Amino acid sequence: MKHYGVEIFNKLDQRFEQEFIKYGKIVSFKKREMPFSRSELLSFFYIVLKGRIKSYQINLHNAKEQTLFLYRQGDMFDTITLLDDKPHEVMYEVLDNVELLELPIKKVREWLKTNEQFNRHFFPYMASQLRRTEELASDLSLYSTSERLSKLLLQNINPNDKHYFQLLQNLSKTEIAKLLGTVRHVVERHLKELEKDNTIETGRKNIFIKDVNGLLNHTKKLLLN
Amino acid sequence: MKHYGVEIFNKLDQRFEQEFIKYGKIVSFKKREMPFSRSELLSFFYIVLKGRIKSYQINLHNAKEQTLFLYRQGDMFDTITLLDDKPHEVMYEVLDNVELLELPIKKVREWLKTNEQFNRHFFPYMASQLRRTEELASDLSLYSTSERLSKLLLQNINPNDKHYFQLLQNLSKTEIAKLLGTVRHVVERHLKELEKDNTIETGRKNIFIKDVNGLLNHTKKLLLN
DNA sequence: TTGAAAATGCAACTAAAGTAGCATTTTTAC
DNA sequence: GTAAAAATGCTACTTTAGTTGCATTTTCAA
Repeated sequence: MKHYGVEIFNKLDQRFEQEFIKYGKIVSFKKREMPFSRSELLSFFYIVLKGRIKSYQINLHNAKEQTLFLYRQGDMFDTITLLDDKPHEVMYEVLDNVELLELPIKKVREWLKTNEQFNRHFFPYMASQLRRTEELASDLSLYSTSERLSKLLLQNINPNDKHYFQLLQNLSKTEIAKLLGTVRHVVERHLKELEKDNTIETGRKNIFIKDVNGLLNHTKKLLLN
Repeated sequence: MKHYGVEIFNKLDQRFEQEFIKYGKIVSFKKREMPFSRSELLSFFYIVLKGRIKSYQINLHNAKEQTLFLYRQGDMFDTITLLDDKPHEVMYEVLDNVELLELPIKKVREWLKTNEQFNRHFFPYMASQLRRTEELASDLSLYSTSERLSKLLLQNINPNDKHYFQLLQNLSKTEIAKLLGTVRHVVERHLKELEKDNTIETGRKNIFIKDVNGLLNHTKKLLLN
C-alpha cells in the first residue's frame, strides 16, 4: 500500500494497515466518467491513490458549472456523508484516469469513533476541507475573475500549496473556468491580457508562467497565504 | 443550562452536563463588538446561547465584506481550530447582544477524542457546516444576486431551515448585502423590483413577504432543498 | 487513418454588478 | 433632549461578466 505515496498510509502502524488491506478494494475509472451512483456514495468511502477527480455543482438553467473540490492523491470523500450518513448533493467527474481505494463507509465510521490513529489524520483533513471551501466562497465573493485567475496560477507554481500544485497541468480552459466560477470566454480574455503583458505563455492545456512578479502584482489586493 | 434551549444540552446525560458546568463560563458581548482576540480563539471554544454573531472575510482593497457564517443559538465555533489547532483567519462581529458558553478548547478536544455522546452531536454538526459553506460557494458562483436574494428571503420564512429561519429579522440592508456577497445598492435595487411586483413589503430592518409564489418564481432556476 | 469530439480563437453584443456621491430619516448613546 | 452614528433612498455612471455563434485546430478512439 505504501508505494502509492499517500500520506495517511505512511502514518499507519502494522495493525491498522492490515485493516486497510482487509476491507479496502482498489477501483479505477476512466477520464470523463461519472463514476458513482448515489447509493455507492452512501455505502463507500474513497481515498484517491492516483489521478484527479472533481466534485461540482451545476446550474440547471444555464448549465454553468462550479468545481467545488479537486481531489488528488491522498484526498478522501465523501467526508460529509461519512459524518452524517446523508447523501451529499454534488456530482463527480473523473479528470484523469483515477485509482481509488474503496472502503466500506460503516467501517470508516467505526474507525472515526474508536481509532485515534485514524482521527489524528482525519480531523485536520476535515479542517482543511472546510478552510478550502470557505476560501472558495470568499474568493468568489470578494475578488474579480482576473484576480482569482492570477491566484490560481500562482498556487500552481507554489509547492507549498499541496492542493493546487501541479493541479492545473493538462486542464482545458473550460475546466479552469469551472474552477474559477466563470466561463471559458472570460478566462481566455484574461489569459490573453496576461500574455500581452508577457506574464505568461499559454499552450494547449498548459500555461507557463514567465514573470512571477507580474502575476503577484495582479494579486496584491488579495490576502495570499 | 437546559433552559437556554440549545439542542446539545438536551442530549447530555447527567455526568456530561456536570462537565459543561465545571469547565464552561458564560460570557456576553454587545452589538457591533469584535469580540475575540486571535489568541482567545486558539484557547477557547464557544457555543452560542443567545443572540447572533457572524464570521466574515474582507477585501482590504475595496472594503467589501462577505459574511461566511451566521451563528445563532446552538452554533459552535471555531470548529476548524478545534480540529487542527491552527488559527482560522476570519473576523467576527456581534450582531445582537450575545451570550456564549466559553469552554477550554483543549477540554473539548479531549471530548472529541473520547466522548461518544459529544461526537454524536458534533460530527453531524461539522457536516452541516461543510454543506452550508459549499452551498454558499456554489450559490455565489451559479446564481445571480437577485436569485440569491429571493432564496434568502424564502429561507427566512421556511421553518425547516433552522439556520436561516428568522435570521433576517432586524438586519440592515447592508448586512443582507454582506450575506449575499454584494453591496447595499444592489440589494436595494432588487428589493425595489420585488416591491414593485407586490411580492414583498420592506420596512426599516425588516422585510415582509406578501406573495410566496411570486418569490418562488424568482428561484425556479435554483435547486431548492 | 479517419471521423467525431474536444479544445481553442475570436467578434459583436447584452446584461448585471459595482462605484460614487449626497440627502434624508431613524436610532442610539450620552 | 440632543448630537452622532446608522440606515435608507435615489441618480448617474463605469466596469466586468456573461451570451451567442461560428470557424479552425488538435486529440483520441474505433
